[in-house]
Amino acid sequence: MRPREFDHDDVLRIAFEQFWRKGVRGTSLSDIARDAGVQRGSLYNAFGSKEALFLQAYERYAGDYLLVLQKALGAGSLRKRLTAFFDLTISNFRSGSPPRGCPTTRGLMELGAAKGEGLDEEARQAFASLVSRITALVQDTLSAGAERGEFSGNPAAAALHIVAVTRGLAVLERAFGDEPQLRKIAAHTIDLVLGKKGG
Amino acid sequence: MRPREFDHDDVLRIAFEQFWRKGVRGTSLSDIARDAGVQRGSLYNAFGSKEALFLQAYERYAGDYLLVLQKALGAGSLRKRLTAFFDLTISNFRSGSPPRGCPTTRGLMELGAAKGEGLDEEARQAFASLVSRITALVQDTLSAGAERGEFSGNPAAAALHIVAVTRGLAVLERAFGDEPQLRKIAAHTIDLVLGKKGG
DNA sequence: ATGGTATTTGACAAGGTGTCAAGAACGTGA
DNA sequence: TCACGTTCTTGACACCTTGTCAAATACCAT
Repeated sequence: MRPREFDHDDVLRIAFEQFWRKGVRGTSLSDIARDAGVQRGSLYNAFGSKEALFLQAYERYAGDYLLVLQKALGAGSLRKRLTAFFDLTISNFRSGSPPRGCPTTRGLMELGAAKGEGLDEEARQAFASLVSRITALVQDTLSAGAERGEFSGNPAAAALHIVAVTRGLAVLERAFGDEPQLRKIAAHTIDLVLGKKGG
Repeated sequence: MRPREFDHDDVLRIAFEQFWRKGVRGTSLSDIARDAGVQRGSLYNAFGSKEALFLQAYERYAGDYLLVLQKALGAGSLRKRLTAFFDLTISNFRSGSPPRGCPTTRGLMELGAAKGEGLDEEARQAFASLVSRITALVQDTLSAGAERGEFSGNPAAAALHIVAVTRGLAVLERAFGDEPQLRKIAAHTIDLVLGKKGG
């Protein structure tokens, strides 16, 4: 039948770039269509709705991001791993110019708007899923560290705490845009979890 | 001088209720006008723009909220004070049905949208200001606690850490809606900052 | 009472989402 | 080779949003 005139993945990348930069509600399908060189109607035909397009684009991002995190959490001492984890997290928030913030956190906060507009339950699950998987990754890292005597404490509680702090960093990034501050909080958190100096 | 047919503060309260519940972008001035029994044009005449209306409504909320926090942080042992602080914070996120989340965090994440739509620099400052004032409050509480020997550590760093965690709680609330989880993280944070059992 | 002034009201423009019918383009079967 | 059928594309439409403006209105003050 008639072939698409655009590349599915290209559109997903272009769309996510805009969603990330301007937020979901702040990005119109006209913006994306213009950037992608596609008619707006073709996007509706291919994806169904703005939210469906966002979801596909976000899943792409989430998969890529998880892989990168997994790599960062997989080498060196526990302290090094956690440091790499926070570094990556903060770099992610601060990427772009101006910095784009955390897409997951931003998306999460756009939930529950008026009917029709805004993200709904399906999007919430996608965001929650990434947060859960990151938490599991951190928890596994802590558990492994505990076995090697680098950490004593409850891995599950500590992982949740660490992930909560990263979500807080995403918020403070939007409030103050103060990257050194974010890194200080990260270092402080690692000290708190691992014990001030040892680890 | 024709007098206003509506009460300025009533509109502010009604508007903030909706902004809080549905987000700024998710709330239309038509919604507010209907709820307040006012013509949409009158709102523009009185407030200038949706964002200006939101800012006034938010400042009201911020002032009230700070007073409540101040009270909660002012009595009992340091541990009691911090517990009350987290309790209040979480209760605030979980108020309403369905829970409305944290208005500051939600607003912060709606920043930087497309031109025209969305919140801008002035709103960012309002959000940042509340976060800063809360941080100062917590820091003062920690300093006072330190003088009484209830806390040893850097009050500024610890306050920033605590506030970062509360911002993270606001995000996790949206992701999972799991209030016990939030309270666990809060308790864990207090233990971490004050030392597992003492304090 | 009457003029001046601020508020209200309704129409408008510009731009957003989503729908739909009609036109266009290609793969496939004859 | 050709025509059919299926899919994609395109443009018009309905309905929503924000924000502006002129005209009508209602009150205070003189």
